[in-house]
Amino acid sequence: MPSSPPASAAVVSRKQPRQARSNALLAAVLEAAVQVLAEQGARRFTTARVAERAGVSVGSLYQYFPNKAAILFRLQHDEWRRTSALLAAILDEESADPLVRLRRLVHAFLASECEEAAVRGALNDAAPLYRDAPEAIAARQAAAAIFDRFVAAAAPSASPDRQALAADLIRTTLRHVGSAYSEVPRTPAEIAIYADALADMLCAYLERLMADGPLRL
Amino acid sequence: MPSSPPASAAVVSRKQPRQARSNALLAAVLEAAVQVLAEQGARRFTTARVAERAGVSVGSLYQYFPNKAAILFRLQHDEWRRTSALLAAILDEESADPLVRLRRLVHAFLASECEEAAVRGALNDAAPLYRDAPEAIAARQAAAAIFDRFVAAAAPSASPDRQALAADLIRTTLRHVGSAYSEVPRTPAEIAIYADALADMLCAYLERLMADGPLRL
Amino acid sequence: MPSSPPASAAVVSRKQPRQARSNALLAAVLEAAVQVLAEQGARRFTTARVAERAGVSVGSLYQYFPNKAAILFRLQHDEWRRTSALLAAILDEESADPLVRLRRLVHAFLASECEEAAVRGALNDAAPLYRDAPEAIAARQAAAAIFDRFVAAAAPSASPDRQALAADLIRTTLRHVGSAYSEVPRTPAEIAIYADALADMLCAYLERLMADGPLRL
Amino acid sequence: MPSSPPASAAVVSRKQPRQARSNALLAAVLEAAVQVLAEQGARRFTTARVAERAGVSVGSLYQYFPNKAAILFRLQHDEWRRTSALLAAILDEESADPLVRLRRLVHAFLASECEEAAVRGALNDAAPLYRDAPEAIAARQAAAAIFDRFVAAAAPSASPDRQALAADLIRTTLRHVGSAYSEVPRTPAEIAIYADALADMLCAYLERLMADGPLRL
DNA sequence: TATGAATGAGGGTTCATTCAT
DNA sequence: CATGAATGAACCCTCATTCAT
Repeated sequence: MPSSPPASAAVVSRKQPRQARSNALLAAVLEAAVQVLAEQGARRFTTARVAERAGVSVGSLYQYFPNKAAILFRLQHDEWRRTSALLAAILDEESADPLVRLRRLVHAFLASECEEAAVRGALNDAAPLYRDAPEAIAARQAAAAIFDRFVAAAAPSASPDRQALAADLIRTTLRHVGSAYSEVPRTPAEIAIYADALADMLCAYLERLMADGPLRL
Repeated sequence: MPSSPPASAAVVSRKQPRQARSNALLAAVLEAAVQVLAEQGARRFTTARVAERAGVSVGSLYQYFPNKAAILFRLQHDEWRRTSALLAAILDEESADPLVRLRRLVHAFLASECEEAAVRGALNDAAPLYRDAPEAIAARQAAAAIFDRFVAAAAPSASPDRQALAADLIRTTLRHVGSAYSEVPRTPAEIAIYADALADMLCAYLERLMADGPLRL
Repeated sequence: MPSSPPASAAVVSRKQPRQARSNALLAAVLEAAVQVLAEQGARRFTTARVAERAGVSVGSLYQYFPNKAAILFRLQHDEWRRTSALLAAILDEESADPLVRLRRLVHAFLASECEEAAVRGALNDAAPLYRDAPEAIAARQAAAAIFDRFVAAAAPSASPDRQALAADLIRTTLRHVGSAYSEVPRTPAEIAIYADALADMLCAYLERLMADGPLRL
Repeated sequence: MPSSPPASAAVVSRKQPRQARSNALLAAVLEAAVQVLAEQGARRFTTARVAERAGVSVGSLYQYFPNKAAILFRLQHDEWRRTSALLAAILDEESADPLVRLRRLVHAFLASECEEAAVRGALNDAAPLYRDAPEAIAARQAAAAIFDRFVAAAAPSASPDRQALAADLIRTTLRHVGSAYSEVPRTPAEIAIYADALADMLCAYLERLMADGPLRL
């Protein structure tokens, strides 16, 4: 019998479909979910609508996702995977100057945030549904590790505590300022200007950390 | 959340109660709303629940608020008023050094965000319901003006464009990083440490703006 | 009647059920709707009551009808279909004298109106809910066409304008006088007497139209 | 305690206000009721809205009308009084030929129906609320008497039964065809044409009654 | 006498989820 | 495996009427 989820229901996929058909179905559902989210918003994101758009029955949908939140989480998760790859690719490129890498990162990240802003916005609105799932927390920690590495390497003289704090702050700022910025449609030129300002801020902070490293705290 | 409001419904209060009784009722409703939000979260925030908690009938509730979103907006608005007062009090105090003022602000703001974090979080989750109301937009613009003034005074040599950009960035960062930070309960000591780091970042940025003002861009 | 529909909502069925079970459900809903309407009147005709009487959940009801008005419209529409068939069968029978046909029609129509008078009355009361739906308008036009044909054939010498006007008037009179007459229970004998009087009136009018056709207007 | 009326509640005014103030209030309420009905329709006709529009409290409104239906009934009643006066003035004018009087009546009646069509339509929609009140029935009987007199005088040779039947039919036709016709806005020219057709029909019927009077039935 | 705040049952509609087919 | 009809609790909101002030 129906009604809302018990708030802490599992949010992971029910199975790893090994067959081609299943994969196609899963892809169709995710694709449909993105479309529904982008076109109708979080409030009109319903399992029935997703299933219909995917050309699939609700029943099938529930074979691959234990509940509605799981679909949203999966979307977010894929999104995070792509973003993590982006972050790692730029921040781990040890041949370039850390400040240059950070600036590059900001530009790339902001541009990426502003693509598909509609879906991201709707995902944010739906965040309460999946935010506290253990998988979501794990995903955030993985992203955090990349920043930890980067800051530790860029400002080796700072204490580990300060490094961690700075990494957290930079990551948090990037994530939330980026998300807020992409709520409104932006042109590439606008994005570049804003990214430069944001990079200015983060670089100024990182430079200071590199400079006075061992002295303070 | 079924049965959505017509999306663009008014969100302002229905009447200005002139009688003591009415004021009491209104206060009871707002108080109840805060409690329901904090204890049950945005998804379980229903007009019926608020009315019951307030010891009032739904009908009465609807005499003071045209719809559910209006209650949330009112909560958020009161919140913004308090925060704006805080911002203005600190940033406009011209006798102190801008960097000192900014650092103070960060500390005060973060502390304030972490109080009643539960309500704030739930309000954020409910934001889609009131976010686009004209009153909400106006409130945000008022807050923006305070930062504009501060940055313009602190870095007068920067071009107006850069001033505006920096003000926006500082405000956005404060708001969203603060909001994200307060999602989890924090001790005053933790808050102070985080606030110092955030202030370091914002101050480093402001210093740079003060320094290279007229040259760049 | 609180919580009105958005005034221009669709009023057609949601799906054409292809399965036996679905047909049974739909029939049960319509049957229940008739009973609720007849026994409780238009004001107490609620989706919940219909669903309960049909032994079905409200949700199921809403799978077949997009809103309450659609149920009423469907009832009315079925009714119109039956009536149109009746009209066409009698009026199009070209072997009989037009005046005879018209008199027969009046008798048949009045008798039919007086059956299930309770439902018809309630449907009339509920008319504001579906009256302006495009489907309702189309149905009325279809009925109008039958009268147009009949009058044109019976009084070919009258100008097309007069023919159309007379057809409209005859149809309108039949419809509304019949509807008013059936508001109160009547015996077959009473009906026959009233039908004769009404037929006298309509026939007198039609005869005059046949007689002075091309001369006037 | 609230909720709908017990369906058979009294529908007459609570008192005959003898003071000027009361009369003014009553007039204001009725005037407001007309406006609300015309502007917002039957479904949005609420006591609160009427009171507000009248610049009066709901409480006061309920001092003069026992319930909502009573307001509507009063409106309808006033309407009927005006219409009855019109009918009597025309039909009782014994110097003119009955057929001429009847034709005049149709024109006058249709024109009057088409004025304030909005209010009349809304009143019709609201008819279930007051239709069965004893006062409403009495009012209809008074109107009926006028037609009875007219037909009896015009076709004295017809049997009393036929006279009564014809009077009823003419009155019913006039009333319901007129009401249906006025549902849509019409120009004076259109009204005149339709009135002529309707008068043709009624006169043809009356002439026949006058002619074959004593013979039939 | 006038007021209008308060009531709360009732209304229409949605949607996550299940399970017989 | 897939389907999609069925469920029904829950939601937001309205409004006729009362009664303390």
